[in-house]
Amino acid sequence: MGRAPCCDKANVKRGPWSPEEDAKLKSYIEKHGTGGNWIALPQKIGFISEAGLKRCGKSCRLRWLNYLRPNIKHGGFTEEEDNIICSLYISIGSRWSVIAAQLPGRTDNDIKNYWNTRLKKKLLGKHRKEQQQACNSRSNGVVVKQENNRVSGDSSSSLVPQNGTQQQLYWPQMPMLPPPLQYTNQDPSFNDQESVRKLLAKLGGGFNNDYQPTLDEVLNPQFTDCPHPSSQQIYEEQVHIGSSSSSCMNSTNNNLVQFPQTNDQYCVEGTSSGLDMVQVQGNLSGFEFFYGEDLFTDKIIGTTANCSQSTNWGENTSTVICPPFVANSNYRQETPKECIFQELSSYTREQ
DNA sequence: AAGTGGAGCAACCGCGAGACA
DNA sequence: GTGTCTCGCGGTTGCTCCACT
Repeated sequence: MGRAPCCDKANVKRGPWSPEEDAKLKSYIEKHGTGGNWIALPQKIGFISEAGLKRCGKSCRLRWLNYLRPNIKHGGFTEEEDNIICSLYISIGSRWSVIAAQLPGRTDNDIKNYWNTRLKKKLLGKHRKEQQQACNSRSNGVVVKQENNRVSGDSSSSLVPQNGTQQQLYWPQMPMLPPPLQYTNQDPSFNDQESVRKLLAKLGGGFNNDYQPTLDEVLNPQFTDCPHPSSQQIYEEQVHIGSSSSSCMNSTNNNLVQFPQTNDQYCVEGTSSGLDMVQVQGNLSGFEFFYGEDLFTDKIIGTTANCSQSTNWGENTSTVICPPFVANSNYRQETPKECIFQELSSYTREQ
C-alpha cells in the first residue's frame, strides 16, 4: 500500500506564490511560529478555508525556509562563498543542506541552483582553459600523435599501446579547482578541525577510523600532502583505455567493488586481455562533475574517441576512478580488484 | 516582429529517517 | 514490533526571461 499523500493535490494551489500568500504565511509564522506541524499550518492560517488560498503544508515550509524567513540572502554569491561551496562539494558531495549550514543566510535550494547553473560551469571553464594550456605545452605529446592517427584514419589507435608500441599516455593536469580556501567563515562551530571531523563523521564518514583529516585536507584535498593518494595521483589513476565493451551489468565476469567508506559501488570488468578492458560504473557521490563527465575527459576520451571509428561513448570509453578520500590504503587492502588500480597506475606510468 | 533555444530559478516530487501511538 | 505521520533532503521539473536568429 502506498503512502498517503501529505495533502489533497486536487484542492491545493500550486505554482508561484503571490505576495498576498507570502504576507499571510509570514505574518502567521512570525506571530505564532510553525507550531511544529507544517501539514496543519495551512488550516491554522486559513488557507484551506479561503477560496483561492490553498497551499500544501509542505509548500508552506519550502516557501518559508527558502524565501520568507529572516536573513535570507539571494544571489550575489561572493568569491569566498564560491570557494566554500566548491571545497565542501568536493569533500562531501551534494549534501546541500550541510553546505548551506556553513553559509549563513543561504538556503540549500539556492546553493544547489547556484552550483548547477553557474558554479559548475565556472569551474568547467577554468578547467578547460587549463586543459588547453596544458595541451599546448605538450606539443610533442600523444595528443598530436592521436591527431595524426585520426587523420590517417587508424581506427585501432587508442591510448592502449598497440602490439608493444611505446605510446606516451597523455596525462592532463589536475582539474582546475578553486585556490586554497581562505576560510573565514564566521561560524566558530565549523572553523576548527574537530568540527570538521564531527561533521564528516555525522555524514557517515568519508574516512576510515584511522584517518582523521585536517581542515586543510578537508577543504583542499587536492593540495594536501598526506600519506593518502593525492588528488593528482587519484587523477592519474583515471585511465582511459579504449576498447569495446558489453554492458557491465550484463557481464558474466564483472565484479562489484564497494568502497568501504562510502558504499559506492563500482563495476570492474576484466577480460582475457587483462587491462584492455576495465570499466567502472558507479555513483561517485557527486564527483561525476570532476571525474566522470565529459568536461574532464574531453581531451582524453574525446581525443581517443576521435581516433576510433565508433562514437558510441557509452560502450567504448572506460574509466577507472578512485574517488578522493576513499582511495586510501584500506580500500586497497580490502577490495578484490585492488590490483587493477595499482596495475593501472604502474602500467600507465611505465608508458 | 516573431520564433527558438538556453539559462536561471522557484517550486514540486518522492524517498528515507525519525518520532510517536 | 508495527504502522502512521511529518519532516527534511536531494533530484527534477517547468516556468520565465533573455539573447539570438
